[in-house]
Amino acid sequence: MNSDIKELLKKNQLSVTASREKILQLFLEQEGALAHGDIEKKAGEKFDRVTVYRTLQTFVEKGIIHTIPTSDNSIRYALCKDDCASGHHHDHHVHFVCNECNNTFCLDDVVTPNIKLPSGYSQEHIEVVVKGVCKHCS
Amino acid sequence: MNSDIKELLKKNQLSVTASREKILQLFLEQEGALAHGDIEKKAGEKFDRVTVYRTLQTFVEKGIIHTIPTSDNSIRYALCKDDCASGHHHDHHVHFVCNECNNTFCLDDVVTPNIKLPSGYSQEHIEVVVKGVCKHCS
DNA sequence: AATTAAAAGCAACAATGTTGCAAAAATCTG
DNA sequence: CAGATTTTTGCAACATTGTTGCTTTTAATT
Repeated sequence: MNSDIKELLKKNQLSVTASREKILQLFLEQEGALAHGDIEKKAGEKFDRVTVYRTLQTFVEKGIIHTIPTSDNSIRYALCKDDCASGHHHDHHVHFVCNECNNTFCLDDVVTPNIKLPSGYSQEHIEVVVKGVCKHCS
Repeated sequence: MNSDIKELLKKNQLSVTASREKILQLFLEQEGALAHGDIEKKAGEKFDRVTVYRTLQTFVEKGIIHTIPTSDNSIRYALCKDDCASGHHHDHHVHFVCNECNNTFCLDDVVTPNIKLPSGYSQEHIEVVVKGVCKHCS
């Protein structure tokens, strides 16, 4: 499974480094999404803050992770499914934020609905975030 | 129209102060949504940063404005329609972010769709943010 | 106009995010 | 595998953003 991580990095033309392995591992062993702060904490004192910022940025660019918008100024990141090509991220699934445990989950099976926009507006991407109580907390 | 602003403040049991009037006015004369930074800039050097923070917080609590989630750590705020009671904000409309002018708009006529969640999940609130090109830029 | 209650401003601080550069590590090549 | 090259990391310094306590000022109340 450690080799899975290496493979994933190589597949994206990224050199295999300790910090990238560690951060990817955090995402893999975590069901929900992670904010930058979570990653710093979970990674312990091992990595510089700057490294975490740059690693997340790189992962987003490569389409390994994607961002989830929030209303509290703490962007969440979650693993992308394999069909995300470099630069061209397309997650058509709904995100769920639990008001109890405050975790964010990707509901991979729930597809974002079609929205009929007023004339003049063109749609390129759609984000749906549902808030409520998750299955673990209910 | 200046008295409209005063009325709105009084209706929400808020004392009428220069900063609240000014910030409310900014929202009224602006079609799109505003981030905290926008407000600081537009208000000039007139108000302390802390005052802006506290005013926005108060307005959200009173249901005068609502937040719009973003993926860039800069929450946007927009005026609520009159049916938002104190504490109980319910905007069932879709938000639109333009990739050209980078403005955020409330599409008041576009209602958020129903989402069928997996069993175990309960829905309390739903946010839909569409990205694309707005009518002014297309 | 005086009293009371609320808000603004200030200062100091904490947290978060950014940039340039030198050191270290990973990849490449013979 | 060892050396050259490229990439990434860590550090330092800084910029921006957000928070808290307290005093002064302003608005509402009587």
